[in-house]
Amino acid sequence: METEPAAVAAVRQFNRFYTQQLGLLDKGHLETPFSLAAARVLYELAHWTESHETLATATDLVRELAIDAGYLSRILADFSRRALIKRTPAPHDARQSLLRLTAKGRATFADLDRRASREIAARVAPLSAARQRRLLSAMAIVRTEMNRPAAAVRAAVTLRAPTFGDLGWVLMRHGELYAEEYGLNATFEALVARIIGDFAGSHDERRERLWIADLEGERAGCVMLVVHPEREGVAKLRILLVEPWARGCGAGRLLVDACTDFARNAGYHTITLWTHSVLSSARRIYEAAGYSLVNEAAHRGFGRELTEQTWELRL
Amino acid sequence: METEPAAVAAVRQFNRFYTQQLGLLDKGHLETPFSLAAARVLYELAHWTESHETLATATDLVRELAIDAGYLSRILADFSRRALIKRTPAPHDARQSLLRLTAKGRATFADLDRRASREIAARVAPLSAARQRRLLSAMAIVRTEMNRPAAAVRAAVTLRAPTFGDLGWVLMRHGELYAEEYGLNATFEALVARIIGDFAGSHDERRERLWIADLEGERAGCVMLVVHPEREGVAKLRILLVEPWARGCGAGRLLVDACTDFARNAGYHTITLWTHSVLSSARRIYEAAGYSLVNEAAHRGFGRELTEQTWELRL
DNA sequence: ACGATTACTTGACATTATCAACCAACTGCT
DNA sequence: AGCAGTTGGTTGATAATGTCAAGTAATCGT
Repeated sequence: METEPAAVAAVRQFNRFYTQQLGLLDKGHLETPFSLAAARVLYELAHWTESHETLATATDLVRELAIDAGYLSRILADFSRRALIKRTPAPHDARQSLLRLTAKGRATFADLDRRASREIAARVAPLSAARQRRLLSAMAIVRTEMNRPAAAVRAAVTLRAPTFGDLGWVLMRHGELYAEEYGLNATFEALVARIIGDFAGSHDERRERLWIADLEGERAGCVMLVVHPEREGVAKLRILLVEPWARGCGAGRLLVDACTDFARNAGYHTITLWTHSVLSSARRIYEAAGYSLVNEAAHRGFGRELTEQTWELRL
Repeated sequence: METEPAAVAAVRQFNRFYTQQLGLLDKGHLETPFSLAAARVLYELAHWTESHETLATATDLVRELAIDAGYLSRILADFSRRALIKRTPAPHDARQSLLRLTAKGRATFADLDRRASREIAARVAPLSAARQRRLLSAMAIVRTEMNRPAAAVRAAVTLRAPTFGDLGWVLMRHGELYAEEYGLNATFEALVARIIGDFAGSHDERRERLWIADLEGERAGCVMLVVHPEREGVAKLRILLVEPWARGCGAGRLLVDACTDFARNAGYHTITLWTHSVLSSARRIYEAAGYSLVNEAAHRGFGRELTEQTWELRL
């Protein structure tokens, strides 16, 4: 994948910015007798059992915090001296000790935690609730994208019925994406707007549906199945879209299959769809789902020369 | 403003996450003879003239980087010894020196910079272009929201004509926002969908318009002005919306005024609008823009009991 | 049983950062 | 001009933080 130098610069700028933010916040640590490393160790100990069955050992912490073993040893010795932790010999390995916060340790952490929260709260409080939400969802995106691979995400796509805002989202992303990727003009967006408007106005839930693909709470794609206006027993698959960032997760396949299943149960004998040859990724999905190309022709519209295609699936 | 404890927790979690990210990246610094502080100083010196007319002084750097003056003094002495910077006495104040990178200093920084970029590039490269964009826009949001007050933003709202995706955005945000804030159901969204669909289908650009309010590149609100279907010379103001996070920036006022100006020039003699009493922030905008309430009645629709209102402005 | 590995500790040390004292230069005021 | 007070910068002393390598005891693998 090509990386924009501008993107790298922007990420670095963000890193500098956030370093500074964190630096300002860490002022808080200075009022406590804990170094940043010590505070992280304390945090880890306080939260260890939430995500692990066993108690933490020193090695666990070294691995988790990427901290020097010797340094950690001293930190733990200090904690021990101050009676914040208690070390009990590990049952199966006399070299290790299991680390457990004492009541005093928990209280100390709780205090530290409260200070940190107050600091953040003061920072976040001036923002309206809406801005807070905006901030949090942006942070969630940064985390998922910075967090190494997109591979683990693979299985997480689910389909759901549309809810508030989804109709608009479908229209928005069609408008943006087709302009950007294929250079289609506003007449395409207007077409989608009409489709959306018609669907919103009225549709028979037993015969017509819109699905939204959801990937970890974010809209990742959509498809609509509606009655063919002229052909009896035929359904039309329309406005299939998968977000570029969500491609390769099987969302397209899932959406098209949902249409097939639903159409079969609703008593249709055929699904037909109209598309353009430039949409090559969609083509692969249709082929994989068993559709066959029944017609192809030149089509002038949406601001450029296109080849329109009709695909059909017999159920 | 009420702060959600959950929001605080989420921000702190993000901070921990990003600390770790930055920690991993800073591994890069270990291969160079610069501490993080030294690297920041070097960066600041290399970029100083971009944003300032004069050369940097030590005090400037102390202020900018929130670093101890003594510590900085040593860092600069070290730089000087290694011939990375040259100090020239400040013309107007013999205590200060003006700091300037030497050619060697610039080369050293360029090398450091290249290393850092390579590191980030390696991190960002696995992401598709679309995911990179997603990441960058999320980072931009985090920055604007974390960056102290929203006050400086005040003047930055501008209006523009809709472009790709804007119609969908208008629909999406109406659907989401009115459900969330006022509990309106999907019939409201369907109404907006029809309005959008009609507008997209065809409209006379000389008499009908849609404006998008833009706040630093983000959609912050919208309004539409269309011909009244029954009353000659009357325009209808519709789907006025200001993002909650952008409220108080004058976007609403700007949008309504744009309608007034445009309507006047287009030869309308009256603007009318239909709204509901629950939308109290909109009410203030209409009042301020000179509209007067001409009719009020109970209205059953959108899934709850409402009081509908008609407002008019004579031009 | 025994060399290799692992878990942890310790000593020695380097680096990084902070604090306070200090000086020289400048500013504002009488 | 003279002086108090401030600013810009430096320096010494020292604390805090982090790193490296050697060392010990327990455990593992064969």
